[in-house]
Amino acid sequence: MLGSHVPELRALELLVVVARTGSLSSAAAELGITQQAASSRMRTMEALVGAPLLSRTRRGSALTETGELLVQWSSRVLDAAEQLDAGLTALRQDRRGHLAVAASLTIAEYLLPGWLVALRSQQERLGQPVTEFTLTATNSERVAQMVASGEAALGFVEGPEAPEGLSHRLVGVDELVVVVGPHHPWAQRSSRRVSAATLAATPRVVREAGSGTRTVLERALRDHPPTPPVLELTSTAAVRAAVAAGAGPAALGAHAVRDDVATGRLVRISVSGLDLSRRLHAVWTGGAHPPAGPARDLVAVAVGRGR
Amino acid sequence: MLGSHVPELRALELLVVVARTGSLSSAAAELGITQQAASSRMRTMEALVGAPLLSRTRRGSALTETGELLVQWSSRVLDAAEQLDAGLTALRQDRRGHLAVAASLTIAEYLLPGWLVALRSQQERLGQPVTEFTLTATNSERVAQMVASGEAALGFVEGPEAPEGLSHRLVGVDELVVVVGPHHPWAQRSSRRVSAATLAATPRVVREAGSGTRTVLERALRDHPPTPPVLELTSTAAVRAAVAAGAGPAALGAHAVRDDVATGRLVRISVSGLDLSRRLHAVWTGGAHPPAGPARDLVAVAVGRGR
DNA sequence: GTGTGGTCACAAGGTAGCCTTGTGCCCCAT
DNA sequence: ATGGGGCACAAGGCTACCTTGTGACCACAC
Repeated sequence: MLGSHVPELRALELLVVVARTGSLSSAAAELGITQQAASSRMRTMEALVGAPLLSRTRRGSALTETGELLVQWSSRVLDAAEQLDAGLTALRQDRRGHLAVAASLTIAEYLLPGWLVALRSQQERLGQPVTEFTLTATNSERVAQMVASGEAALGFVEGPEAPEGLSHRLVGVDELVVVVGPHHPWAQRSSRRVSAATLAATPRVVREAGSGTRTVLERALRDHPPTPPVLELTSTAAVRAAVAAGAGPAALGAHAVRDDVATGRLVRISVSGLDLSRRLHAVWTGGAHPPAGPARDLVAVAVGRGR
Repeated sequence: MLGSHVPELRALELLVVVARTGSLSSAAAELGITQQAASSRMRTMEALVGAPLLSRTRRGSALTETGELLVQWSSRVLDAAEQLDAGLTALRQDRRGHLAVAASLTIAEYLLPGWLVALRSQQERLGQPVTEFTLTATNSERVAQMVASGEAALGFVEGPEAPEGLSHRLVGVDELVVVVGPHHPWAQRSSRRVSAATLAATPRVVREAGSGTRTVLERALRDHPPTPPVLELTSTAAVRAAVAAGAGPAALGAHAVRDDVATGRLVRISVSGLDLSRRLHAVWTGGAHPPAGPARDLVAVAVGRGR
């Protein structure tokens, strides 16, 4: 939970823009507010933080050391916010006149926003018009349908193989990892390792039948007798919460649990002799290469950042 | 720059808490506001986003598909905000009764907040009291002084070697990378590679003399005749901005430019035959191991995440 | 059937924060 | 000397948010 001393996004953004432009006035102009509003907002933030962030001179404002640190930390927050913005914009677009992209949930949640931001930044850099996207997030099977039927011009799917009947290109690999809550017995082992047989015999927290995540694990464990799940949930977030609370082990995408593992909310367990990697493919119809233009550019961005 | 449809941090936090608790009421209680305020804040956010985020039932609220996506994107924003919070809290602490940590700028900006969050999360998990920190961010030389004089109980420094006279432990490696703006001629080469001699002969954007970043590069290029810098700036942020604007190449910490490289604001250039890695060390006085308690725990966290 | 607890929505009222307009001052460059 | 850029202070208005109070609905227990 967030403390009460954290400024809101707009305040952080103001600070970063001031750092870039060198003055409150120009930052205010860039953000479309008056200089006085910017000045006031900045003073509010300084009171919140409890330290001066700018050293104001007659010819602009420079950052203090504290301001310098806060700018760096803010940049990371704002980068994430920019990805959120890109994703949201793609969700919201009117369906006409835009590139329609369909993506599996994992890709839409963890990778696509970054690709959209990178592509936009690249288009701006090269002076190209910025593409607007329509995003549909659904399961891999439905993504393939949408691309085949023309509902989407480009799709991103996950799974052991690319779907048949569509052109495709490998854009990355998402490894599935097994996680447990920090209090789980497996997390107390120094090795943090179990055998595939042990995992297969343990009731797990799983996504609903048909989800790509679940399919990959069941296929990898197909030589072992199946065990009924302890809990079946319809969203990745719910699975993460249940596992963190100690419900049992689960297999989730490495991207999906990266932050939780880093902060200790989840603990990663190695499983001996189990291949849980799944491939991420871009798919489209019509030719060996994606249609020229934004679709091809987006695939190129994804390939460049997928590794 | 952020669009006008991005909710503020408090609204994103509400959504994530609702996703975890399953109801608006309990989320409101956890955040210390009334149920009505939470309901209203949520409706405001739904209007902003332009789509329903919750499906409200008589026994709680579940996420819609859009809500599910937004929760994932928000989590990343909030994780970054939590690191900002941890860093800010460490900066703000009263100087008595807390663990005093001094860190070089690079470490304080890019790594330490994550360590603080991880340590706090670990302490909460194990039921230990949560340590409060005092953070001083300065250059490596001064960090070593502070630890030697007892001003700080623990320090983190960067440089080719650990300072003499202090106990130390390697906690990670930060590679220095050479970057140019996206329009720079080097960025147009398909190889994106130059020789060390070319780099040495090119006027660069540099930090002020004495900074760890500058020292590492000059030492690596010591066999080549020195070239006066095109621009000398006192902060990493200023160097990044100058390089992005096309002022010339610069060498910066890989952590510092990771986001910029990912979004295309900066382009990374390989330099043949140049070792630009620098080691990150924890330093303390008194014994072979850091003093037991939070200092030792923090070093352990840093070692665990440094690789 | 009825009470109880839990959920969410609607309405009214107050407060506080934020933004704009207007103004003054200072310094530097021309 | 003068204009322009930059920041702060003050006043006023509006908006957004939060709280209190209320109602409706549903599940479950008795």
